[in-house]
Amino acid sequence: MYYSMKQVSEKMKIPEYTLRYYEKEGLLPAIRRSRGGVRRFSEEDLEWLGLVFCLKNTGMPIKKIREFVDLSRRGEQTLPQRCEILMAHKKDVENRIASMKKQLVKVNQKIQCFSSQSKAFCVSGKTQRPLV
Amino acid sequence: MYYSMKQVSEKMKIPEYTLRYYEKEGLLPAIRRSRGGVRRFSEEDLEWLGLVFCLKNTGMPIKKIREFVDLSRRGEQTLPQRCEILMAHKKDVENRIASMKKQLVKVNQKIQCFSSQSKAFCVSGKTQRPLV
DNA sequence: ATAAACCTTAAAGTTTACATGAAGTCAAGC
DNA sequence: GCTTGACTTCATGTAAACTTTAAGGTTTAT
Repeated sequence: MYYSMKQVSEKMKIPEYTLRYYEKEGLLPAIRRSRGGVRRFSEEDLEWLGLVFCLKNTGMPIKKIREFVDLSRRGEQTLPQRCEILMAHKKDVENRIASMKKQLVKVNQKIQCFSSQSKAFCVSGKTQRPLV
Repeated sequence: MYYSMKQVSEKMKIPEYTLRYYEKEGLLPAIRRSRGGVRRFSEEDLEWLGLVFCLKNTGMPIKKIREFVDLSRRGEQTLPQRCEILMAHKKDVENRIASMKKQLVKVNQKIQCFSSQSKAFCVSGKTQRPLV
């Protein structure tokens, strides 16, 4: 029924010390412990972890995630605020994706220019003053 | 014909100390100086800067950019390697974009679930053990 | 019951990418 | 010629997100 630290670490592909770090930083719910103080993760804990990693993987800083988690802890009356955070985050991610795509065009041009070897149109070969 | 530190900083929307930092880290070509040691950026320098920021904005670490710049400095015979770096980077960016998009779906679901207020299907309100 | 494997905390260390401050230099205007 | 303000270097500081280490306690398999 419960998962050990190691199991969670393997399942989530996250080092154990990172999980401990996240717990210490208040990103996780209260994880149950055995008599000896050993962590026992429940299914719900894993689900929560999933959301935390989702936010973290999309670039939300730890601080902001903690803010979100704190709101969750305070119950249903914070749903609107949580919703706002997620929507703002969504926009942020979308903006970053759009920006990335735009910049990728430039990278692609450079690749074209490099592989076609046509130095006449390829500026970067000329950019270093000492050469050319 | 030349741009001062301040002009470049404003044009590129990058703080001056960051430009100095980049130069110190070997990310920039050799910037000309006035007799007094004041930097004078040429058009070519700006073009180079554009590529560097493009790589940096798409998440290439400073170290890798320097590697790329060092290759550029060594002349045309490094074109294939540079091309490889750019192509690998391109793939990396594309992967990150794809991953982001995938995670966005989860965020969106959460937003839906929050705004519809239907606690019956909204897990996160139940995730905190102390509440519910 | 005892070794091996696994878990714990707390604190210090690492990495990346800047950011800031001190102290000095240089060119222009009065 | 003196001040003012922008520029310079160099050294040190900061912030985020881990990562490692030390020293020990717990579980489990034989």
